[in-house]
Parts: sequence; C-alpha cells; structure tokens
Amino acid sequence: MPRAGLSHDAVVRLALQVVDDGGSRGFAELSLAKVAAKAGVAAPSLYKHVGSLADLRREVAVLAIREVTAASTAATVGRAGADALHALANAWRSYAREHPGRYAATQIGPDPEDPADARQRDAAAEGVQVVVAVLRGFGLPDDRVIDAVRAVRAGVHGFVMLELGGGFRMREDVDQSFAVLLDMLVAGVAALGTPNALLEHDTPGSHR
Amino acid sequence: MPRAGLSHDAVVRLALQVVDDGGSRGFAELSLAKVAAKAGVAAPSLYKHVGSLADLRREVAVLAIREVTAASTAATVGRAGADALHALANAWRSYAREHPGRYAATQIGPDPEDPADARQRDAAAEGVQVVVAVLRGFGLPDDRVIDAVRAVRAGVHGFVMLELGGGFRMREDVDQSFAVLLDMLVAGVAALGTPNALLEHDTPGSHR
DNA sequence: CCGCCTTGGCTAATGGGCGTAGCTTTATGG
DNA sequence: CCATAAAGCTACGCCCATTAGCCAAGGCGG
Repeated sequence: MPRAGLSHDAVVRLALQVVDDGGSRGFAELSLAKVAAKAGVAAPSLYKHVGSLADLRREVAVLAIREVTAASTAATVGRAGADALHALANAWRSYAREHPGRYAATQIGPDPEDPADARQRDAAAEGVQVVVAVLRGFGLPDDRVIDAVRAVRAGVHGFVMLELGGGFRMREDVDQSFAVLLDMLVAGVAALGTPNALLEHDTPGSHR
Repeated sequence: MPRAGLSHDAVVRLALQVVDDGGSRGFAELSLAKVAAKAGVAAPSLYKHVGSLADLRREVAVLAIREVTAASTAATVGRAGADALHALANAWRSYAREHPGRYAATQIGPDPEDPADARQRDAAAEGVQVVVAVLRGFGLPDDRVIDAVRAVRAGVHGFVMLELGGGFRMREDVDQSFAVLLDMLVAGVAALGTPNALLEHDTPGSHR
C-alpha cells in the first residue's frame, strides 16, 4: 500500500542503473522486469510512467548519445586541429569505457522511417556536428569534410567497439594502439587538406 | 505424420535463412520459433538437432566469421601491400553489405571465460591472422604490427558498422568515403614502417 | 515378411517477459 | 470532508524457450 514515489524520470534513472550494472551487455539485457525489481514495484506499474520497453530503450539511447556529445564538446572547447581531434577521440573512448552499457545503447541504428526514432536521429546528428566542427579546423575543402568525418567516426567507433567487445588481446598495449590510430587519422585528415598528397596516386581496387 | 527430414546442418541452414531475411536485425531477432516455422515443424522438435537457441546462435556466429575470413583470404591471395589491403577491406565490406544479418552475428563478443565460446574465439583469431598477414607485407617492425592490425580492423569494422546502422546520410558518396578511409589507413600503415614520419612529433592528449 | 528399437516428430506443460484491463487505494485540492 | 486523478496492484493473454513424455516411421536383424 505504500507508494514507491516513481516518476518518468525516476524510471529512466533506474533503467540507467540496470544498463550500467550489466556491463557492455547491460543495454541488450535491459528489461522492464529488472527495472521494476530495482524500483520495488510490480512490472505493470511501470506503464504508468513509461509507454513501453521500446520507449524506455529509446529514451536511454537518446540520453547516452547526448552524454557522449556533451563529453566530446566539453573536451574540445578551446582546442583546435590535431589537439582537438585527440581530445575528442579520447573523451569518446573514455565515455565508452566508463559506461559500456550506455555506449552500446548509442549503437542501435534508429529506423529512418519511424517518427518515434526522430529524437534519437536528431541527437545522433548533433553528435556528428561536434566531429564536423573539429574537422573544419583542419581547413579542408568543403566536399572533403564529409569523408574526413566518416573516417574519424569509423576509426574511433570501430576501435571502441572492438575494445569493448574484447576483440583485443594484450590489454596493456591498447592505449598505444589507440594513439597510433589517432595519429593515422590526424595525418590522413591533414593530408586531405593538401591535395595530391594522398588520393591522387591511383589506388587499385578503390574508387569503383 | 510425414517426417520433415531435418538434421543439425539443415537447422543451421534454416537459421541462416532467418538471419538473412531479417536484414541487419536478422541475427538479433533470430528465434527458434522462426526457424521452426520455416522448417514446418513444431518448435520443440528442433531440440532433437540443436542444444539450445544460444548454441544455434553460436553456430551461426562461427559460420559467419569463417565466411568473412574466407572472403578476405580469397580476395588477397596473390596480392601484396596497398593492393592487398584494398582488396581485403573491400571484400570485408562487401560481405557485410551482402549479408548484414550474418555480419551482425560476427559482432557479438565471445565470453573469454565460457568454454562454449571457444570455437568462436578461435574463428575470430583466424580472421585476424589474415589482416596480420596482409600487414606483414608492409615490412613493419614487429612491435608495430599489432597497432597497424588494430587500426585497420577498427577503421574497416567501424565504417561497415556505421554504414549498416544507417549512420551515413547521402548514400551516393559512401564508396568514396570508404576509399578515403582506406587511403588514410594505407598511408598510416606505410608510415609506421618509416619511423619519425608520424609518431614522433609529440601529440598532446595521446600516449597518456 | 515381421517385429524391434532408434529416432524424429508431436502435444502438454512450466516459467518468464511484455503488455492490457480493470480494481483499489492514496493523496491532493477544493 | 469528499471527489477525483494518479499510482499502485492482481489477473489475464500472448509469445517465446525449454522440459517431459508420448507415438509413429522406418531401418535392420532375424
């Protein structure tokens, strides 16, 4: 008979706890049952505060995306060029390591059709804008920026993904490998700004 | 009363169909119920051929990993250097685009503890060996090879992941962006073989 | 050709998760 | 002090994985 005093935000907070508790599998294993247990409440009671499990997952995803974005912007404020790119990438990776479950929430592709995923899509787009801003500092031609953004996103996201998934043996050297990747990306992006350095020597197999 | 004539392999084949039918969500949404429906059989009957859903998923994962590996080796045989790296990356990406569900199966991190995941871990290790072999052709110092392998895996895997997840707007330019990423990786790996080109100019924020 | 036994299918039933319906109680505000 | 909206609850239906136990199909030895 006593009330638990839940609310929409409280439920989302509890969901985040569940996600965080579950390590990198936390988001995949998020369930209303677990949230209800943590709230000390029967599962159907949650529907007073949340539309569905899918809604809750979306909400967690948006929140996680915004957190990564916030960490990235905070890390890059007042920096430029290679310095900014390093800070961005390190902030990104740090977030993923500190909140593997939340980072996994980031990773689900929103359905471009579904209007329910709109906020998620917008949040993701905002996150990309941080990368765009950092890379604009390299003075690339406008039509190369998109390639640079994609390369950086792919490299950092891929590295983090593999690291979280246990794809690397020998944990000790991972920091150095990340630094090497970053140097490659910095050099590659810089080279994109100075034509004829990279792309023009023909590369068989690419540019189909 | 007529027999369906199933077998272990037949069930796995049907599971692959289910995975393929489901697009990039196919693996996540793989269920015994769907396999049974496709087989024209009641769900519990599948347990005569398969230990559990988890077993079936593992089996699909191993198979997919081996297919990516096979495609990669086939593409790089008789090639070396940048040529081989391009072929490897393109084969990898092509596989993911042609079999998004199976590629997703590749992505689940095997539990390093669980002996049931051993075959999966071994298969993944074999796949990495192809990358190692290709990158050895660049004549890197031994202690740099691991960094190069990780950078290439991260870049290609990350790109493919983002592409499959719908992370890129403007589909038309994706091929070019991939080519740019590859050029960055080729240049970066090549530079790893010629010290002082990249790593030594100090890069604030990295090498913590 | 016959019966046996392995094998592959079945139905029934359990347990767990999501989600809906409808009841009850709390607490709030007039 | 009561009315009512909000926040719980229980009961239920549905889907899925999994277990248990039954039955028939069909190959094989006699």
